[in-house]
Amino acid sequence: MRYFVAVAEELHFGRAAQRLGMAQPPLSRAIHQLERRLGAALLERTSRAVALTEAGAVLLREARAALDAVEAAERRTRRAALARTGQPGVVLATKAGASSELLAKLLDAHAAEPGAATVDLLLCGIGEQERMLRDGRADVALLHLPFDATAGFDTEELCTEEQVAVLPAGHPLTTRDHLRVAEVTALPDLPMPRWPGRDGTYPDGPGPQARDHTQLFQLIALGRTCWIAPESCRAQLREGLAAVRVLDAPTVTTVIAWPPHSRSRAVAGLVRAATRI
Amino acid sequence: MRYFVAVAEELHFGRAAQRLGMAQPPLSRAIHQLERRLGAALLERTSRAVALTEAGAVLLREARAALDAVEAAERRTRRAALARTGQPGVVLATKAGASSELLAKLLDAHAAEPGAATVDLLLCGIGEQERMLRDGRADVALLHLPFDATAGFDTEELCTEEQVAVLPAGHPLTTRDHLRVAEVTALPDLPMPRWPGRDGTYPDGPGPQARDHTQLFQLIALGRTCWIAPESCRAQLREGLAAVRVLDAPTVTTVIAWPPHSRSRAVAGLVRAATRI
DNA sequence: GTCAGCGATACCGCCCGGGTATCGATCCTG
DNA sequence: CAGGATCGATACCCGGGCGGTATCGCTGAC
Repeated sequence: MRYFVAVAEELHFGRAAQRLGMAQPPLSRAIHQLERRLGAALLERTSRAVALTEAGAVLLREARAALDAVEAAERRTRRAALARTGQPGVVLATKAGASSELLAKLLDAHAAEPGAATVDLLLCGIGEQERMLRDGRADVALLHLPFDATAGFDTEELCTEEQVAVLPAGHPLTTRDHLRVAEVTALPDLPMPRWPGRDGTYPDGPGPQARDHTQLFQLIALGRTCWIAPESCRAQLREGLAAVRVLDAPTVTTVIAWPPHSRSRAVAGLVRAATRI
Repeated sequence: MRYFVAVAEELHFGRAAQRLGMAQPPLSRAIHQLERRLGAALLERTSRAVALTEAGAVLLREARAALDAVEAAERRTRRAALARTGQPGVVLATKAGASSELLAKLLDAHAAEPGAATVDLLLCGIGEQERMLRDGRADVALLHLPFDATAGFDTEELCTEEQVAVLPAGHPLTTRDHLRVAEVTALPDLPMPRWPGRDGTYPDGPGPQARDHTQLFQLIALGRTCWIAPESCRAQLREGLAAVRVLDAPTVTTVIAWPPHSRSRAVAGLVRAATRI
């Protein structure tokens, strides 16, 4: 299945084999065997190109979930074994640089509980929390709706907030009481920034490249771009930045999420602390 | 992992090996290798008994989920491949003999949609729907809260109903307008029936054994037992049965549930039809 | 004290997964 | 239009790992 996912993602047997650290012929054979075992054509191959069939697309999605589940099983077991010798910590995945106030309150509330487990923080890039939770690198995560997918997790809502446009101080729009999304995204002098995708490359476009919030805020202060963010980011605004409410941007809901069959006392304690905030 | 689950369930290497269709020594070795790979003691073995360690319990839970995910991947891929040649059907898992009225309305509403996929019904025993959905034998299911677990599924609420006590016609309690759970379960002349567990054996107790709703209703009509069920079962009441509202029984909510990452058009259509009822 | 039950170990043989060499088809290029 | 480049498929070989049999060591029961 790992083989198939590699081929399906690369759509190229040679590159997939290289990524898997093996030669191309055995990979070809393995995929053929998988197709025979499933009785289904997974890939449409011509001698020049490889494409997914419908069944292949289904398997790609399901196989990713299955591989994540296997990885999670290994990781969680290892952690459970370590926990018995050391302290039973719990890994909390959260977006780096966001909602630091809420996070602080959560950790305080949890630490105040008797017998609270130690909490290890796992700071993730944009949208990485979901995968961390799925493959067992994290036990619990703070997610932000509607950006992150909570499908398949148990969740508890923590807080909801409006969004604001972060602009360079002194920009004409900062005199306004409120804005609309269309006004902010269509500014010809402040094109929206470009974020790296999962593969580390940036999409094409006019905006400047930003890798994290520090860079982003610096770029805004320099008058090169603007951004729409939850209003809790106001606490982090540095000199030279201004925030204006954006009325029609989706409200952001922060939720705490955990795998549905989690039976860990430590996770339950953290969730309980979270609901008490 | 299959090996470990077998051993963890049997707590006996010999029987587990037999169940897996292999000899005991290679099974022992495989578990040892797994323990070395994970760096964790999974089983506490004496020469007379085998017990799970804490890490072993974690792995058992996680491995079951992972194996289900793998099985689901295979099954769904096979079905996707068949669907391309035949008709793209969707498998709906539902409790045998329950909510037939709701089910009929759902199927009608779905059939009325243009381009509706064919729906294959999978009638399950008590609580089996969850597993069917998890391991890919079903694409969508009707579950009944609070009895079935919806953890890890996306759900849409369909209807909520009170519960009634099903009693033999002419029983003294049938003259009452309503009852309490304690009154129904504590009847010395009508002990609650016993249902077979997942392994097919019946728990000990005074009540008669029932395998399905037909047997149950017959036993009630014969004055041997009674039962508490959602009030929609009134439509199925045969001669000799009476139903009385039970005020403090939990209300039953029927939901339609599907795997969270399901992208199938057929499932989406069925859910859409369900929400329109 | 002896025996039965059960998991661990030792050793063996075979199959499967991975490697190299090569083919066949298709598209690009001069 | 021909030749080369690219890429997946095929043929063949090899070694490690998995499963099988035989046996040991421990422990609880009669």
